[in-house]
Amino acid sequence: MLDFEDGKRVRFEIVVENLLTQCGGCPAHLLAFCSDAEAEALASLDRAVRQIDLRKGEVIVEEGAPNAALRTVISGGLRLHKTLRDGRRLITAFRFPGEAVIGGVNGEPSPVAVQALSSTVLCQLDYQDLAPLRAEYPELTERLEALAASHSADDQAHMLTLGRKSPPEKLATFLLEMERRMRVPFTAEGCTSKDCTSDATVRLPMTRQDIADYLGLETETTSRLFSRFKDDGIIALPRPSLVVLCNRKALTALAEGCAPQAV
Amino acid sequence: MLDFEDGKRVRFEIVVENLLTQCGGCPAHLLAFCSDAEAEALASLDRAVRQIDLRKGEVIVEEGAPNAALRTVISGGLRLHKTLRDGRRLITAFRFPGEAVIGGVNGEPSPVAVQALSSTVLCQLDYQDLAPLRAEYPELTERLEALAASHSADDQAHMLTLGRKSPPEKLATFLLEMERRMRVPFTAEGCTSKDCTSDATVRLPMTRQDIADYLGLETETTSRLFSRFKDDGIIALPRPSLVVLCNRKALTALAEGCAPQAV
DNA sequence: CGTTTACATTGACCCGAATCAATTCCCCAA
DNA sequence: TTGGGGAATTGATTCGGGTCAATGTAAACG
Repeated sequence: MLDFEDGKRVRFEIVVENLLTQCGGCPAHLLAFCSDAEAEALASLDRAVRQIDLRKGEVIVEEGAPNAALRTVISGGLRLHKTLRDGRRLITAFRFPGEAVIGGVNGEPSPVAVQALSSTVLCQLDYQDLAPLRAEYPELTERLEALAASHSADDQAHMLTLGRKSPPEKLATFLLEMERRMRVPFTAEGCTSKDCTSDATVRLPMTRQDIADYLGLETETTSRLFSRFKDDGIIALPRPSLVVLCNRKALTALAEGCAPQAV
Repeated sequence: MLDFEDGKRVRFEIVVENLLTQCGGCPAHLLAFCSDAEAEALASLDRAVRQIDLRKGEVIVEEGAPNAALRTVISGGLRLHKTLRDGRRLITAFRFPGEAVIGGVNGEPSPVAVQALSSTVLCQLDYQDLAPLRAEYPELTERLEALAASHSADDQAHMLTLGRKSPPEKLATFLLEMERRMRVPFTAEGCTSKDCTSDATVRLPMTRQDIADYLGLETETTSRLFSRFKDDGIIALPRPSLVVLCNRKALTALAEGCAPQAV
């Protein structure tokens, strides 16, 4: 078993050889929707699936548009967002490699737009093609339900962040969340060991504006908070898109809302 | 077909007579999870279901506790909420008669606590008992997925409200949402026709504190906004728990975020 | 190699919501 | 009908984040 996201465990098991053209060689294979599928089911999935390449900023689903496919990020990243009439935007979620976007099983309009953060590769599976497989392999339905439940829990946690946490608490929550999902496996340059002990370097593949739109803040506030955390020694910033978490205890205390207003 | 919530339509059709002890006589029957079920499926549901009575303030599911049942509100109301270490609370959703709380299909911990707003009657169905029915009646799975998708869309809309709307816009959004879900079928006393034309009276079965915790505001702010809306003639307040929407156009403009900062 | 452009950071100022505090209003029960 | 107590409202004050503005930085392009 391989630890992945908090509370999730991914079966680390080679169920098929690389005979499969797509799924077997998929870099997100061990994390994705299909990772627990049996060899036979996987072979069927392999035939139904198709790969999609997105350029940076490209929109694959518009807000309110029908959206009858299940998509998995293979590389790159996605933002899911809603927009108000006057242009104000809220990013409801990000999706990184191995994570899925559950489209409407029927042709229901998508409540969010789905857009590429950077050059992104997706694995797309139309529900139309998935339906017969689900009849044959009930574990696919279980898998879908587990995904939906996981996303629902994430959404509710994010509501708590948006509605009841102070801006510093929001940023701390975000950084810890990104650490879980985007840990960089190498030690970043620009971060000497004296700067940070037992540190983790996190890559942020989105802009400060994206982070602000995710946390319900303004860009300037977000930037100021990064600076403040850096001054306080809680993080290091070798580059704007690279964060080293130097004081995880302080971040966790902030994120959990321990101190009544520990700004 | 009977219009219910925005975008939802409920089949208005008598599929079974009142032979059924529970479901057939259920006051929420035409709106609830089981409303579209065939007679045969409904009879099976009827045997699996059990009724739960809650006192005001009673907690049926704790935050983080296992929660392997599907519940439907028959009468009364529920709040779903999360709490921070220091006691700050966010209500992620309310549930009113006919609406469901989808528990974890497996024994996953519930991301939210579920609590009765007032004396409340629930219809409870353990997933353990639902599973064999789902194998026999695939439409139950479709129904569950539609419910999950609907809740997901609601949650994402609420994230937009929490993260990007001003306090007056939040309250306007809330009032219109309550109008859709809690319309009172009679004209309330204390509201003469000259006060409000083409009006709708909405009952608010929760406190100002609940509304504040739902919208990410403080009680005092919420109360001030009610007063301001009343002064502006947008609403009437015969009683604190009874709101008359006098100017739906103004409320809608606020809720949709048309004016850049139309406070 | 230099120019362009988008992104990030920092500063100054102001407004509105949080906070603290005091009544007032309902609703319920005796 | 009449208290009693929780809920709601209103007031005064403070301060943090939004807003407007300017500057700095770095990736992208010809």
